[in-house]
Amino acid sequence: MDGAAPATKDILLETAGELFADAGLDGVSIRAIAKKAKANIAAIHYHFGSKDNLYMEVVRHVMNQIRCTLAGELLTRTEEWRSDPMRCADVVCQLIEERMRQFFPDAHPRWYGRLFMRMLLNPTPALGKLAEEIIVPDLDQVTKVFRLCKPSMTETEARCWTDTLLGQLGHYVFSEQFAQYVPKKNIYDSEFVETVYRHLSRLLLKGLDLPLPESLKDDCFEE
Amino acid sequence: MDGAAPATKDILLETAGELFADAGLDGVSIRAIAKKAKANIAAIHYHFGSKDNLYMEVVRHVMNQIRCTLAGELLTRTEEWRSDPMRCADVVCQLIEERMRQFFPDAHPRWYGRLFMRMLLNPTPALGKLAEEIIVPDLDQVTKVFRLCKPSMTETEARCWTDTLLGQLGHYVFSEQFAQYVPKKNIYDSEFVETVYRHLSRLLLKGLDLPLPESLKDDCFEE
DNA sequence: GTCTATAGGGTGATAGAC
DNA sequence: GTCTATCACCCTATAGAC
Repeated sequence: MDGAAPATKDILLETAGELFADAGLDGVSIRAIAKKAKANIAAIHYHFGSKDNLYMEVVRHVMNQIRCTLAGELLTRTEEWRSDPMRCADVVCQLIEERMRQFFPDAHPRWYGRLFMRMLLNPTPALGKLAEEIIVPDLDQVTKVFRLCKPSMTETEARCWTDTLLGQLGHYVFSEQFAQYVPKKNIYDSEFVETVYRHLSRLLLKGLDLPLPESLKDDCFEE
Repeated sequence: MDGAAPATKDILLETAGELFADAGLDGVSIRAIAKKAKANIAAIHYHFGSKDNLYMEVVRHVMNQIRCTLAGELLTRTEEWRSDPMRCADVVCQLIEERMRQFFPDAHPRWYGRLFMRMLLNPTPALGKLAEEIIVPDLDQVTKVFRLCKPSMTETEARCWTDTLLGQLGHYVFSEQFAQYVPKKNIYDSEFVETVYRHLSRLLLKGLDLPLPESLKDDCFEE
């Protein structure tokens, strides 16, 4: 609203986000948020009006930050790739890479993905509307790209591949939260992320009958 | 504890479970549980001691109900299938079917899966220990079966396939909760469940280099 | 914009009658 | 085993001084 807003509001937004991501809307009090942000409880109401509004703003902020827009962009220039299987394969790999950045980020905090998953599990009408504007179109566009890569698929079949991609990545967001209590679980280091990328790429390229790029063939020995 | 316990305790368990599955531990008050179960607030403390204990008992109950034990059983008689690709394919399909019953159940209430996912997102040391005893071994055994089906895989690669299976099914548990606020989302009817089963079967069989059974080939036209 | 003080309501838990 | 009454606590939100 105001042009030169001080940092307090942003600090509150980030702090609240991290806490919400870990414990959910009901699991965090505005007292805890204010304490961690070294701000005052009343400041939250001053800047956001209410706890619910703060949560909504946090979710909106995170949704916009982790948004995946590549599919939409690719659909504006389909003639560049749709008829060439090698380019289709490259397009699919790019989509996987973008989606992985959403959940295994370098650029933004790790808890963004957790908050996103939590938002899915605790929907409200307002959140649903927000998601309908931001997430649903993005996913529909990914599904459309997949269908262009393999036109023989039905809409539902293509959707299954989108769900496979999203499901596996979402699964790791969960597991990471849970892993702290299960000692032997592996850590999500860069090596693991690379393994997941290769797994998803092979899986989708095979499923969409696209050729595997050389870089994915290395350790792909048939039995 | 007592031999001929009346129904009240069980009613409380089921009622609390459904409410916890929808709103989480923090999202439900014991007053709401008592009201819906037509029981008294004090009865909850009498039977379970505390709200946290009630939650633990609910989770333990659900975990035992939706437990997947087929992989463990298959591992006791590997010589019957491991050397025959067709039988390996059958084994994999059986594992998918069992796992789908866990999330798209006919036998038990739909909210079991939701509670399970919520438990993963809100871990506590006690829940972690419980999961370590029940879930982790089951999943390890599934991974072991996959490795026997395709011995050239590393442990981590095999784990990725387990995660693919679990992730996709978990993803639908989420989406179902969220779908009520996103009008155009499809309903999870039996036709959809069948589509998902075929999708996962093809995906895993292809990935594990196993033959596709006739029943999965019908609409599998190559482009 | 920031802070203190406080209102007003919901929470989990318990004591004690039946 | 079940119920009522009640306690002590924590919560969100707001009023008003600075």
